Amino acid sequence: MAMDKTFDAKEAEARLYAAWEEAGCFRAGANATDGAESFSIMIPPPNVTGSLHMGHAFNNTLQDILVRWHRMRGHDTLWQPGQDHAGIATQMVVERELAKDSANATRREMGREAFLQKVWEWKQQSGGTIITQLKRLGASCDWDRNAFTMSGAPNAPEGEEGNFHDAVIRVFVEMYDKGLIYRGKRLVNWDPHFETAISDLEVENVEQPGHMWHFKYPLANGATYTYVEKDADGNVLFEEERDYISIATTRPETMLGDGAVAVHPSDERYAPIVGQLCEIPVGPKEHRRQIPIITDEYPDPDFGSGAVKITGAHDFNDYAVAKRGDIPCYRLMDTAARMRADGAPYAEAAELAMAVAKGERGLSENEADAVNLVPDDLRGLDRFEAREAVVRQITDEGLAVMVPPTDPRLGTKPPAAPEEGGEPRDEQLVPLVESKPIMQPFGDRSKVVIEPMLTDQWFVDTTKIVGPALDAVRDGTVQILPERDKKVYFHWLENIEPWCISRQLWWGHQIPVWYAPNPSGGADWMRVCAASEAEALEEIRLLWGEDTDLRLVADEREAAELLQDLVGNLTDEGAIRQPQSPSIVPVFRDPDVLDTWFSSGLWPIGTLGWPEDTDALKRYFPTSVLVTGFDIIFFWVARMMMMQYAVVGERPFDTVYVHALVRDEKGKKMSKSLGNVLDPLDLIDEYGADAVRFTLSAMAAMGRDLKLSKDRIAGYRNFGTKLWNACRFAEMNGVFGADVPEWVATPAPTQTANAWIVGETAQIRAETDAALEQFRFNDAANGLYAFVWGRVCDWYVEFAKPLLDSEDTAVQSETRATMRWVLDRCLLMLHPFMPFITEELWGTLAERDTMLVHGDWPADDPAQLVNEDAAREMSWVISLIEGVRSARAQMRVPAGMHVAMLVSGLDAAGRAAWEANAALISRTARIETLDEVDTFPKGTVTIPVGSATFGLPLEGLIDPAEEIARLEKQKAKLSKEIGGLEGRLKNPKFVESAPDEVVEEARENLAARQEEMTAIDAALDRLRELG
RNA sequence: GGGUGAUUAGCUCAGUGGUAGAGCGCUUCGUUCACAUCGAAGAUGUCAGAGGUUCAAAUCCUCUAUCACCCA
Repeated sequence: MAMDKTFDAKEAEARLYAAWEEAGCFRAGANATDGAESFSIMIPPPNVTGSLHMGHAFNNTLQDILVRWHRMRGHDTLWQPGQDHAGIATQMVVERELAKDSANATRREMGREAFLQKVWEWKQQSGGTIITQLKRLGASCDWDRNAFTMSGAPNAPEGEEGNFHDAVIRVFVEMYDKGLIYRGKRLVNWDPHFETAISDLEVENVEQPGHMWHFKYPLANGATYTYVEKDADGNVLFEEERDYISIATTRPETMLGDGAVAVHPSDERYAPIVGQLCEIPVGPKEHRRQIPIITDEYPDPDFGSGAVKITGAHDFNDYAVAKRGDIPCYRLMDTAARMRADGAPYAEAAELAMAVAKGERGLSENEADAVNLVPDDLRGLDRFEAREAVVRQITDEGLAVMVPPTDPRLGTKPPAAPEEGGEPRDEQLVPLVESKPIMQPFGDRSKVVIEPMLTDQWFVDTTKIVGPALDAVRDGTVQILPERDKKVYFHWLENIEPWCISRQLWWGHQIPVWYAPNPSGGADWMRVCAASEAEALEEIRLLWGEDTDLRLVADEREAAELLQDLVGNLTDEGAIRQPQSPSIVPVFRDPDVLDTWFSSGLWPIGTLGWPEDTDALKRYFPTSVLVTGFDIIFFWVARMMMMQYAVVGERPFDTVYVHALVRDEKGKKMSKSLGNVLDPLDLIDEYGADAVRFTLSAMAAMGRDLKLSKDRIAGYRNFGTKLWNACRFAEMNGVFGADVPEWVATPAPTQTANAWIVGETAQIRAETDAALEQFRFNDAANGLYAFVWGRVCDWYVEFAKPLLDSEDTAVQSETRATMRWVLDRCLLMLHPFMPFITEELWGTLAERDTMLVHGDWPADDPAQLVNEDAAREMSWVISLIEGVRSARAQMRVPAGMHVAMLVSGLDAAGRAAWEANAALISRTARIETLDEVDTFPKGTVTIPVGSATFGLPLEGLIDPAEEIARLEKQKAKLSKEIGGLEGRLKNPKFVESAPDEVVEEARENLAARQEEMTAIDAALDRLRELG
């Protein structure tokens, strides 16, 4: 049965993948030899909502190469797949689905339990998309072990068993008990659309056109000072009596929550007024709030006016200043980022804040949070409406900083001055509003502006667990590649912030903390952290007494109401109760869920069945390699390090291989909004998975972004076709016939070409392994490409043709066996990169004991198999053929014409080489005859090869002038080389200092070049005589 | 503003001190029975610039320029 001319990827890929899966080829430990070392990789879990993008394709191709390589080497291999539950993204997707049909209840209408039901339904229907897609890429994960961060959750349906949920909860409880987790009020990134805290990772900072307003904060009680600006030499540039301090802000609405104005301690301009009070220039006049002018290192004296307003509850930098200076943080917005409408009227709140500013009283965090400093007329407004209102009010009152319309900071083109011919203009001043680009944080899912918000959240006290994570990388226990990414890792961990792990969502691991009234009285709810509701209730019962009626209620509000009914002495809603002796004790669970990263932080142990001491855990943990993108070094890699050490006291992996980004061919980041996204599935449809994979690996130079173009992929698809046809040729020539012995022992062919290619193959095997050991995927891929195409297809197949046609059956069968050995090795070594086409060839060409996926990775030793004599001889043959072809092409000898050839100066080695290879040289270079001569007839084109000179007598066919030009060109090139070599060798310091082998190489090289030069000169002389 | 990296053929990029490379593209020729998703031949470089170290620098050091990314 004749093979097709090309590989039909479309038809074969699904069939081959199904065959692998059916045979269980990817199962943990498949193809492992007895007592083999283990090799394990945890997939970076894609979102359960995710679909395959180029980044996934890249990331998983690299993992698959490593996994297939190790599996073929007989290692006990596991590639653990799975998905994370992607709290916010999944919740959003499901809500959006629900919204498609107006008959559906909304999330809030249906309530938590029912909504989670919907999420699970969605997950079961659509959550497997990415798995199917990874299979199309050829990913050889052990799908039977597919993990999910929410598996085993209390409400999980059938088919979602597993214990990941329990593991996460257990870790929370353990860390809580060890004091590594606490609840506190801190500034977090708040998404006003989803009304939850989000992580830094989920915030995209985007530069947007914005405005910077300049306002006057009048000094209290009409105080004044002399404002002086000096240059670097102390000369006075500007001096003015002022009764205000000038403040610039991009977010005027936050002025309402200012707690202070800060200036740099070294700033002499404001030194006279530090310690005084100034007035926030907005809000009802009769209750204008005053705030202190303080010093702090944060303000940059050279930026704006040098003075900064401090709004601790709505800005991260300000928050730090506020903490340092004990400045109250006043929250201005509600969870949807509308201006607060709760609490006491403004007059009352302002009065309280004034007392604090004057130092007459202090405020606890919670007390400060209860104060609503939004003026009554702005309450309930959207934050952007409030901004407009604030600007308008201040400007109307004349408290905006005014400048002439010519001020360059306005960014508008000023009208021409009168002296330049413009209209005379009155000196009407305008408010200083700079138009400038500002960085704004956006929620990556919601696309709304993120609001720094002071809220109660759960935190991991990262400073307590960061130590081992740092040490492990410092002392090399864990290796990060490329090296430079260590710096990113260190930088982040050395400046680690508390990690906010609570999210105000429903989909996720609900925090295992229950609240009940405190039996010994006291202000706050009593907190009980336990692995289950039953345990929590039991603990509470112990404290309240055996016969207490614990009543589980939905939330804090319900608990408070119940208590109020029972005890009736509650004052503040949401605050504190001190029940005398309730007969029923309400208990409610913390409504928040954990950050998805908290659960993915446990990925290495959680997927292996921890906390049970499973066999998988023993075999595969710590894992071998983590392959991941540089963008999640902090968010995931660092957290896995911290958490694995905190929980099991062990490194999660030996090596982290950090890869770069896949960009479009212009180097732009692929993004939906730019429309430059290449969909890997489209590419697989068009070129086949192998071509896509090979392209990605060939371009995976460590630490460099790769720019992907379709041309490149097409090129590697062609490579597959080339391989296919080399095999097709072999098949047609009986190379894979049943009578051809498969070499098992060390091959030692007699024919030079065979001996040569065997050595070359062993060489590339060693190089491929070395490259893969070092994660140099591009070197491995490019090396194989050059070998298969450039050595095997371009030369060896040609050399083999006359041998296969040989009358001598021993030569013929040796060549068949050699070619089979070589091609099988090509298939084996290419398999991790191009699994489909190689598997198909493997199966098509011969009867095999196993599929290629479980083929034995070669271990040929170049030291044994490289035959130096054969290598030298073949290199002589190749340069002769190339020389002849080049001369023919340039002299325009018709390609098909067989010509006579002459030679002079042929030494013994050359003669032997010719005799051994005459057939193949004649065939590839189209030579009819070879005769030895002392001198060439005129009109001979000469080709120096080693010490011999070959000649093509082409009198009449060639133009002597053209041949002279050709030789002159070669001569010029040679002269340059000879010049360089001579220069070095004449330099005594070179001979003294350079290593011997370098000097020796240069000498040999020079001699060879000089020989060639002599031949060319002789040829030129002859031609000139002729001319 | 801080950090990291990049600058090599028309394009995309390899190249950790010893004769400047690959793929794609381009030009010319070629369908001889593995392959036109092919073959043969060919052209193309101040290795960003300026200094320095070295017998020797694309490679190491310093500075400059430009670009990119990350963090503020």
